[in-house]
Amino acid sequence: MPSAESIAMTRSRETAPSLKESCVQAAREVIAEHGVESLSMRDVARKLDISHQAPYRHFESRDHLLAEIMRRCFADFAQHLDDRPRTDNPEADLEAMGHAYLGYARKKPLEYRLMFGTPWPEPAQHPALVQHAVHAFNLLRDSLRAMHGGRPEQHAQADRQAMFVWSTLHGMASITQANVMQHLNLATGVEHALSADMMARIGLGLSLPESVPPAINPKKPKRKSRT
Amino acid sequence: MPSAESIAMTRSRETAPSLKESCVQAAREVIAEHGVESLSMRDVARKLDISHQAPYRHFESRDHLLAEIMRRCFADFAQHLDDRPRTDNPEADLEAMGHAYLGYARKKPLEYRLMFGTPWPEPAQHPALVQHAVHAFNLLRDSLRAMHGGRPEQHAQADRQAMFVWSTLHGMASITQANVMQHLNLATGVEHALSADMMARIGLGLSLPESVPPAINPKKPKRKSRT
DNA sequence: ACTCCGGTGTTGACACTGTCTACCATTCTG
DNA sequence: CAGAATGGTAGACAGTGTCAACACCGGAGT
Repeated sequence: MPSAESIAMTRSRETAPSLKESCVQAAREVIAEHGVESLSMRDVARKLDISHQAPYRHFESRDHLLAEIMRRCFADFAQHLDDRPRTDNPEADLEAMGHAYLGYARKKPLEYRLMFGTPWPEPAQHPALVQHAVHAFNLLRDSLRAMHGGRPEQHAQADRQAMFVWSTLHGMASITQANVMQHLNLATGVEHALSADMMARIGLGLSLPESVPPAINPKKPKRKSRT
Repeated sequence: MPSAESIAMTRSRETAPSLKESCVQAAREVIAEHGVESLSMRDVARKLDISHQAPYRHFESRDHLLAEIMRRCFADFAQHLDDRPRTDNPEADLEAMGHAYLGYARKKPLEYRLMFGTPWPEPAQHPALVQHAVHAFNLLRDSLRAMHGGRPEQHAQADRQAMFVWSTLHGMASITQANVMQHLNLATGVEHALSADMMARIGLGLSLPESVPPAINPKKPKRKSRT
């Protein structure tokens, strides 16, 4: 079948450098149309009018394709957080970060679900994905560290605060996206003002003093000398 | 009109729950061994040594089997919350509820993931599932309403608090289960004392007065306003 | 007693999926 | 120019959910 061959040749000539890119794009469209769980390699192949095996030349497996998309989502997400309106006031900055977080989850629900609602592939297999995710978290951590003037002795406190802020924001975003609130018969107005209320409560929760009294006291706090 | 009662009675009369029950049990084992996503109807059929179509006599589809398991998880979860140590002090009671929540997520991670980490099937198709989930939420709501003495004019406030508490607990549970914290290079001790720290911050966040100020810094974090 | 019938279990398809293998065409390289 | 490397193809294979047809079997109606 010479026609098929020539078609293949033409396609390979004009799209060879970007078929990997096209796969990612097609996969994102499939996800947007039918959800993550129904994404299949053969779907993206059909969408691009190529053989069902062609994507495997660029992605080791379906998980690797998914990981690449997730990685880009994290990059985009971090960019979005980084693009928040800047202030000199560290507390206002943190609030802007919170709004940016929730705004992203609201405006790009599919991406958010992909990053935070999909079971991750084996992290060891996809170090770039982990790296980008950690980078997004570090933006939050840095903002909180700035609230303490960047003093290293406060870094543990900043980490605790970061986990708290992230937990609450992520929990709220997940619950909102799960479309479950409509079944809870919440009092009128609660759902509408949820973001503002949550942000205010996060602000309250940040003001926990330094040390939480530990229930168990470790005998050896640190050993710094090594032989 | 056809009597739905008689139908239900004849159904209940037929005391042949064995295989349906066995399917649920086998499915739970498969989930426990290999995770939710790899649960297949044929797996449970093989496990019970029956034909691959037999489970379909009792469950319309894989989603319906999954929904039934999720429903039972919510019932179990609600029972677990309800079994928390009881106190007369409403604030201690809420704290016990929080510990029960996190304890369940820690001790039964698979069930927790199933309830809160798996994409839900179409809610309209599974009303019993929604009903049981809402019931679990109502336990939290009731505990918070009790903190206001059950006064109806405070129900909206209780709902806001419930959403906050749930968001933070759920967010923390999700993040903990995602095994992502080990990549964040948290300061030493943060991960270990996370639960206690989070509970303390939740306590702070509850003390938001009725109207919501946009400021992120609390002026006076007093716990008990007027009773 | 005979049939009929509905509930239950079985077998056999069908259309999917991810992924392995083998093959082919083009292009880069020694 | 030979040969490897690259990037595409088609054809399998073992899975999956689910539909359709068939088999058994106990009870209801006649």
